[in-house]
Amino acid sequence: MITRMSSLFLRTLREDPVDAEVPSHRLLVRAGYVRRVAPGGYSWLPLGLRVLRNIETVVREEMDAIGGQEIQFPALLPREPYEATGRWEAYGPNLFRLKDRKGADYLLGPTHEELFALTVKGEYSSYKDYPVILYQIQTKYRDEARPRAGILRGREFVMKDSYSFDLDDDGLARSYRRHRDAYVRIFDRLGLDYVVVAATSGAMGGSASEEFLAVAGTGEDTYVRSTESGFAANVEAVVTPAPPEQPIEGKPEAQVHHTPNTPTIETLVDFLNGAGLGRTFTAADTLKNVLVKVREPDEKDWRLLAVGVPGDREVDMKRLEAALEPAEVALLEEADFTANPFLVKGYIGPGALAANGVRYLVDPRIVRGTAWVTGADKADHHVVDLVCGRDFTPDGTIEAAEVREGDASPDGRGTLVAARGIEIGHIFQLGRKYTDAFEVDALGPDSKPIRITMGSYGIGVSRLVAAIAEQHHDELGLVWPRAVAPADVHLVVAGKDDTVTEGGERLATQLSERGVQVLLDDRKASPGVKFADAELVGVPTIVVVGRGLTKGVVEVKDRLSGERTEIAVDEAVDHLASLTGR
RNA sequence: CGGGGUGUGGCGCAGCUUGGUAGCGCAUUCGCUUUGGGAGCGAAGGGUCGCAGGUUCAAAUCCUGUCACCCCGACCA
Repeated sequence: MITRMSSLFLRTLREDPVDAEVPSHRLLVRAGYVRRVAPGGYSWLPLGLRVLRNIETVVREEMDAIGGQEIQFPALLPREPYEATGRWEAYGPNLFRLKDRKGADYLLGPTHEELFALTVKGEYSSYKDYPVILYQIQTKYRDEARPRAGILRGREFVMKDSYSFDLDDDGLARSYRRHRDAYVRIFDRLGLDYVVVAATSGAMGGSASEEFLAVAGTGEDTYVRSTESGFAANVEAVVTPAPPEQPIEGKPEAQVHHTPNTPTIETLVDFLNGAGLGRTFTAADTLKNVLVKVREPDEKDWRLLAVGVPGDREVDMKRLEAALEPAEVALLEEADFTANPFLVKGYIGPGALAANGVRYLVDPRIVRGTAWVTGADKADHHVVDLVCGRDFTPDGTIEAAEVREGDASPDGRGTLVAARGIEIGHIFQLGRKYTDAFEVDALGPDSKPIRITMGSYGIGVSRLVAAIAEQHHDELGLVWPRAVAPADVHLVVAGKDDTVTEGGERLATQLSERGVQVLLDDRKASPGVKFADAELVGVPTIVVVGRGLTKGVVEVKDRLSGERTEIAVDEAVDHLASLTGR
């Protein structure tokens, strides 16, 4: 196929769009792949749509290869199924809700677990029908609080979501494994540099879950990996290794000290070290108690929760929220302190919490037998040597403390380093949350019903266009991997005389006949403009037909390396066909 | 929702402090020249200055209100 730039619906921009920050956004707009039409909403112009379709093709091929069957649901969905699973409420303001003319509630699908579960229930009823994998490539809608970075995070996006239905946990594990393997093949074929990390399951519910993150400094997700082992996890999913418990016998008595003007950990540590207690304290010896309020999805009232972390660490709100999911979490306001006078700001200790029935969860490092400096529940007083298991007993542990580079890896091998990534895929072993809601059963060989277990697996297809662009570009423009490029070769006709234009046309035709997709720059523009556009557009192979033609050669330039080679015109077709794998 | 910023031809911006003819670059159209790195000369078209109200002889400019968008943080493919 030949695409002529003289008639292609494409306009490149010489300057960067002012509102684009990240490279993918800047270049996709500049190179004429996408245009913004609304906050978080982009139209796909011809070149962009080709890249999107190429990615879809890779995804389809690999999904079909694991036995997935493609179907498609509407994006416009009725309320009832989501009401049944509680997600009409649980999804919160991120759900696009609308009413039809009769006032009936609808939503624009953010993800389709309910519909898949209902559809399988409607069609299948015997154990002989299972397992089954269904998927769709569909436009999804989420009313993001703040769309950003172009198509990296929109309110409308294309997602591949697939769902596995199995009779038992082993089957689910197999389906999960097949998806995981398929995802590895997909992202490898797309030329991505990515990591697979342990993840939390978030709003979907369910247990085992891993995320695929494209490595990119502009990514929104922070993950850590071990310097020694293969361990990698989203910070939200890092499990803190607990130190061994210590004997309580022989620990000094807890003592309350008057500690004036010590509202912060830093001032407290300084004071203690100047108080002549015969030892030195660090922030890690203190126990910081942070108060938050928590509201369960189907409750109206907020409940207090105290979180205890070592004083040298901040509470990471993202980790805290992930740990309490699906409940909402908020910091206390002044009014909350007024309503609960036993909370002495800056001096909150386990004593008052226990006395007033406040749920108290602590970092896993706070184990039985460890001694802490913490608030004594009255202003300007702290207690030293408060021993866990003797002087206070938390209600449990929670992963809320920040994860830092240099922390020990949870698997005991090496320390953690942090990096950023773009979430491009997420796989879950959902279990029976949705099949329970809809009573999706198969009749077993003993005529008894078997509750089906589900897996859910997503790929951000449109986001992949941006993720690939983030990893494959340079200062001149985009540099697409061959599997997704909008054409196989970009043929620049550099010159206006008839031999050159005819030579370009002839080569384009011959290439096209060999199945090579050609983007032919047959415009009347000057060579400089054409070269610059070719580099911006990012087709991996650029062919220049120009002055060399009188010597019987054309120039073949590799977009990635910049390397140029002269090829005899007669051999150009064979050379390019093999180069592009056609 | 909190913080910061911007609304002026298709795109990028100046003009606003100190009210008085709406301007520049790119793009577009026509003519001539030019053709291996975003060409030159000449000519031309195109803007309710986000919206509403107010002040004034006169408002892009001053005042009030309002809307929208972008960027940074809290949410997620």
